[in-house]
Amino acid sequence: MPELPEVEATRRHVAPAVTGRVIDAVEVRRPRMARRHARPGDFADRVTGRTLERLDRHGKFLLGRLSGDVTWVTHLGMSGRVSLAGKGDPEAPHTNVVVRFGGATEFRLVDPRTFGFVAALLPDEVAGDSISLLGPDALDALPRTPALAARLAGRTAPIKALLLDQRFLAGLGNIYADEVLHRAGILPSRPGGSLDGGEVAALRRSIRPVLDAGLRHGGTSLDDLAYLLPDGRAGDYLSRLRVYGREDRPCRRCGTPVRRAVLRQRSTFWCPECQT
DNA sequence: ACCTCCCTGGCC
DNA sequence: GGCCAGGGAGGT
Repeated sequence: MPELPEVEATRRHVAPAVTGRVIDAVEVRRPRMARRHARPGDFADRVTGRTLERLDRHGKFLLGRLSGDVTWVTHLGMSGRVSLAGKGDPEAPHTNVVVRFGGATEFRLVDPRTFGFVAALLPDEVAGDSISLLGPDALDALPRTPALAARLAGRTAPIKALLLDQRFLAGLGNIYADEVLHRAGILPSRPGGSLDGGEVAALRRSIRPVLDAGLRHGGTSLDDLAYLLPDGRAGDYLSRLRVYGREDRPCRRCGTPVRRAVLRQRSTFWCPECQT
């Protein structure tokens, strides 16, 4: 599913194709995809005719800076992906939003489960939006160990729940949170505040390598192929996962069968030998 | 801090 | 026919 590496891989494909170009047509075919607006038509009205000046990312949110100080927000939810195509190219099922640039290139948001969304925010709306509550980006603004330790101090929630909380740290989802904790040797259920200095350091230095590896492999396309790169290729980080989705199969580090439990309504995978 | 809901394809 | 996957929003 789309987490930070998948969104960043998407951004890197999309940005060169559309930066500096003008949005000349928008179709929102599933009104739900624009549900942050009072009227779904507001999205098209606000972005049409504007130039995409840059395409940024914060956590799992794609943030387009449009001329006239409008912020185009795209979130892929859990089944969303972007398809970059030419006008008239065959469309994938569930192409729910189409943003056309310069009469040709199309940014298509394909999302069967419609947990993703698009929005266009005016300057005075940005501060009140959830994007303003996001914590530091896990890749671009990862706090140093002392700052991370300070943020964890006194927290009783399981460390995995904190890693999934986008206000604590922005970008990790269920797959990469489990992978990071395995690399760091920390049990997902450990209260955040119970990590000692060495463990916080291990956690901190586990985040970037895991995200970088995911990004290098084009992200994690699961067997359902819901997530694909914008050119239609699958990311192959699935084959490198050490614990996620591997219940009862051997830990890739020590061979002990991987365990699974539900934590905060989410499947959680860990190695009982490597993680303490 | 925690729970429920949203949504649909795929699988049992 | 029913359950499962889960990111984020909203409620308690």
